Amino acid sequence: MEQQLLIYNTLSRQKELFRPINEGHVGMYVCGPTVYGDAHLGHARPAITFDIVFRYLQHLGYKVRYVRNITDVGHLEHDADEGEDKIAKKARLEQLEPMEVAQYYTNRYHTAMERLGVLPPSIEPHASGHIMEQIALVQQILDAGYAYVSNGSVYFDVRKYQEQTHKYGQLSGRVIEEMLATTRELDGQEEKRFPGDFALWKKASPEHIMRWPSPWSDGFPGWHAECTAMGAKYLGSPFDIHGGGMDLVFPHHESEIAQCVASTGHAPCRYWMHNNMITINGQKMGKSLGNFITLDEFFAGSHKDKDGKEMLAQAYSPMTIRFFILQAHYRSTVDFGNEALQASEKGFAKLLEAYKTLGRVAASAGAEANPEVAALRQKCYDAMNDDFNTPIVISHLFEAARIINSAADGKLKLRQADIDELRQVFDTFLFEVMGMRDEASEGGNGQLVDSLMHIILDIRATAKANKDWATSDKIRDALAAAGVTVKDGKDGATWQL
RNA sequence: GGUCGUUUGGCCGAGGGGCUAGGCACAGGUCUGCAAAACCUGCUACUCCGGUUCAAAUCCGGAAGCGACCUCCA
Repeated sequence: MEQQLLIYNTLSRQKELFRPINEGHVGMYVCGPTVYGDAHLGHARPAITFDIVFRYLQHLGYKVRYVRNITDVGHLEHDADEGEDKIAKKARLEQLEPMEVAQYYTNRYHTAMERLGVLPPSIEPHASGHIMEQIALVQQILDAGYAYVSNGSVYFDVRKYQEQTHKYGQLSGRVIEEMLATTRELDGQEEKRFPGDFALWKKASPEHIMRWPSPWSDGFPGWHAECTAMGAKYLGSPFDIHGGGMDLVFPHHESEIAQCVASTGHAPCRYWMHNNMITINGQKMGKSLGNFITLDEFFAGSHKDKDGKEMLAQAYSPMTIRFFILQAHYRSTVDFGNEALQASEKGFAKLLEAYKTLGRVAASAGAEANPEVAALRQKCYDAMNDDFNTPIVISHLFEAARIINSAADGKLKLRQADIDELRQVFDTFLFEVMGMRDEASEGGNGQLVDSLMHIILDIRATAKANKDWATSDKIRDALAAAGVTVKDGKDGATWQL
């Protein structure tokens, strides 16, 4: 079935029909993490957002090459006077090799992403491994006349680019003149011809550990260069989709466009996608606000705010966080609060239970085709096709859960074909496309637990049959204390962790 | 300060000119030895002030709150 996928393109500020450059293939580049600290909630959002895009495009039958970089060079500490490389600074503090730090946090990032159900990208290039490509890019821009060398550093000539292409600001909607009116005084500005110019190559100061030789100086690439160079290397130019957080629109992505246009004459990609940001209890997340929560802290359920007060009421599993993020559309902000997270935890458990219940629903001979079931699959596709509207997909799955539970209660009759269809819709949308998984049933002892529970519930059923309420309640209470909920139904008891 | 975006019921969130998602919470009911679960029912909202329209949460203008970005921070 051919699906008409609409994607909101930041460039045009509207939804556009998705058409790949090469039929059947999609190239997607997403800005990945800077590996100088533990992954936090801000990393989970884009990773999950574009994991959905990756999964859904594959589901539609596209062969997708998904490139997500690891930034391990060249980014300067925000509040550092000397413009010291972030990773180098951290390394000095911890007495480690810079690459050791990068590797350590890269590993931890991978672990956190795996737990969140984020598929690994097709290629995960490191900026440090592509210095040559970045130097070549800088040279191309110099050759094209859109850059100049100043004191060993190379800067992009924004004014000239603007005069010749009138494209600077096309993505972010910014007007150069306006920007400059509000420009602040910053270090290093005197090397530039124009305050709006940005670095393509930066000469390293003596204390700067991470440095590479180049035709202009020992230094490191400018902060927009890696994405332009690696995107073109692995996806060609132009490619289909470029993604990242909304905070990257300017200057990062704007500058990527400029670098690409200056060096090749055309834009880097066709569709720009940006996920919105995350807030915590209505506040933006920031170190200074003391609400900078790492993913591991979420998983463990422990985070003290700046007053030493515990902010998390409980631990939240990776799947709870994933489901919560998917319950909001990726272009909206999403607010993390205990009440909201608990709602997601329960909601997701309800869907999983309904899916399991489906296995116990018996087909009714002679039942009519259920019109709601018949419409379900396409409604889910329609929601996904409308710019990946996962909250709507989830709302349809809740409707499906209601149908399943009604059937299990005997209040609704389903024919076998509808039961099969319900199972397939859950398999497709909840598990395959949205990447949710049943954490409780993982861990390897599932079979054993199943049989043990079967034995226990069998004993309890016998007790109940004998009206031995003391024994049956003792079993139920003891199981509850161990974290297992017993649920009595018409056809015997079931259990849930 | 500038540019852009956003503001939905107790909480989270879709939608986006008339038909008013979904989840959680809460209340009542059915079922059950009791409880839980499940099902049924109720709670029906769109920041404020103007305007356009037969009709506005939805469009336009203004105000306020919140957020992102504003040059070396992905």
